[in-house]
Amino acid sequence: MPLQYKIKIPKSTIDRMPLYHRCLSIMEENGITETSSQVLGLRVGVDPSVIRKDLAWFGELGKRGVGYNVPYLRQAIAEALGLNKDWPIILVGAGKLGSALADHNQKYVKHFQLVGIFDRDPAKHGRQVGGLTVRPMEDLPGVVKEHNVKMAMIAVPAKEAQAVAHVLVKAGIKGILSFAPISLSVPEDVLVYNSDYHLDLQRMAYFIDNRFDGGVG
Amino acid sequence: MPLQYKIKIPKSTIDRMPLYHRCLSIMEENGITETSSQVLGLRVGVDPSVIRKDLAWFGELGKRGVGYNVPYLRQAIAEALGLNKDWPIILVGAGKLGSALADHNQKYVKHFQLVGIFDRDPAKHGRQVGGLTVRPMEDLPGVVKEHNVKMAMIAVPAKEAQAVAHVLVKAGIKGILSFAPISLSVPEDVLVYNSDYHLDLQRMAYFIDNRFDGGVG
DNA sequence: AGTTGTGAAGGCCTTCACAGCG
DNA sequence: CGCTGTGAAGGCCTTCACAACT
Repeated sequence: MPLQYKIKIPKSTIDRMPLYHRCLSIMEENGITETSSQVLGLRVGVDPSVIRKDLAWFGELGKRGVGYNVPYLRQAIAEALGLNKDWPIILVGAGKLGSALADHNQKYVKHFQLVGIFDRDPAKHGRQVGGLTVRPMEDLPGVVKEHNVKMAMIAVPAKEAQAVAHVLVKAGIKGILSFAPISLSVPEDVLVYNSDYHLDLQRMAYFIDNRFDGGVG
Repeated sequence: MPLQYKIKIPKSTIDRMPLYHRCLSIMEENGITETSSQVLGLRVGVDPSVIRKDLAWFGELGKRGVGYNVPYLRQAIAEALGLNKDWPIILVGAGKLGSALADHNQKYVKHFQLVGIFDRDPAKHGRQVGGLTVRPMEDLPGVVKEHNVKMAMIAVPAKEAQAVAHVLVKAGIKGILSFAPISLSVPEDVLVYNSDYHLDLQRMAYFIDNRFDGGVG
């Protein structure tokens, strides 16, 4: 639909775009209307020329000699990332982490709306978590179909995660954000992102022991 | 102390090493004693030649024509990453997310031992979270000094995170794992990693809308 | 025969420098 | 004059192909 003809945008660019978007949202809330690649770069910790190259993939979004209009740029990025529609998501696992995620999601996360929470454990069924009722796994495919859900979060113990992933794939989920500390195996057309702070602790440990530089945006 | 003379190892290699370590730990628990770059690659979703190149930075850890000895390799990686010592860590923020982290950390995370939990809110002081007592922020510098803490986790609202980061830096912390959805500004010699699943949701959203390929290990 | 370790080739991304515009 | 947008240069990492070794 956009003007661009499906040119392949670098993965690293896509990795940074949400950072820009978040920063611009904050600026917008604070009433800042104009910015530059330099200011933005300082705030997100990215080199200005990288930012300009990144944004260039999506068109000429700034004005030479002037800079970028904050609301316009934020909107353009939201468009590029597909954030202007609402994404229904589901969560599997209503334990401590799952509950914290659900609560947090309801409060702070826009455009990714939880439409279902599921757990294998019958004792948890019927509980209210993050404004939703925990339901049995059997209900999952129906909810996915009904809301046309494409993304799911997994917050179950490591040993159950792969089985849950299978259920999700079978239900038609195309993106999985896993909080379980294992590598999931899924078909090629399904995306898996892992959120595992333990791995980050280990990486930090290395860089602290071997101080060159480092850090992550 | 190791043989190597502080050669700069690619950041991407270090990013993957904890993945290998985790996979090898699981294999070791399951009594698997031998493996190969191919098998390991399948399990962690990384190309075998990448794995061999990565491991080569740390010496000749395998046997040609045979493969790798699982416990030996795991141990070598642990050594390389600095995981053979215990890393005392602290946590700031005893809300829902902080509590979930503390509980999880106590149960599952080895070698990163929580030695202090802090919160600004007096109402939370004295509470038991993850086997520790929540303490006021004033106690933080003392605990850092006493245990020689180098790493900290931040699980406070976005608006408080930068202030907390300042306190941590002042106390001598060298690595911060932040769960707050902002970019922290810290001195050059302090590492910041962000764990923000919201950004991952946005990245996934893009790749689902524009399916080329993608995914993250 | 089979798998590692590694130099060379290739590709992707960042850095640089400046042309292009406001 | 200032900042963006962008081609060219450079660097880092991955991919490839194979020699080295068990």
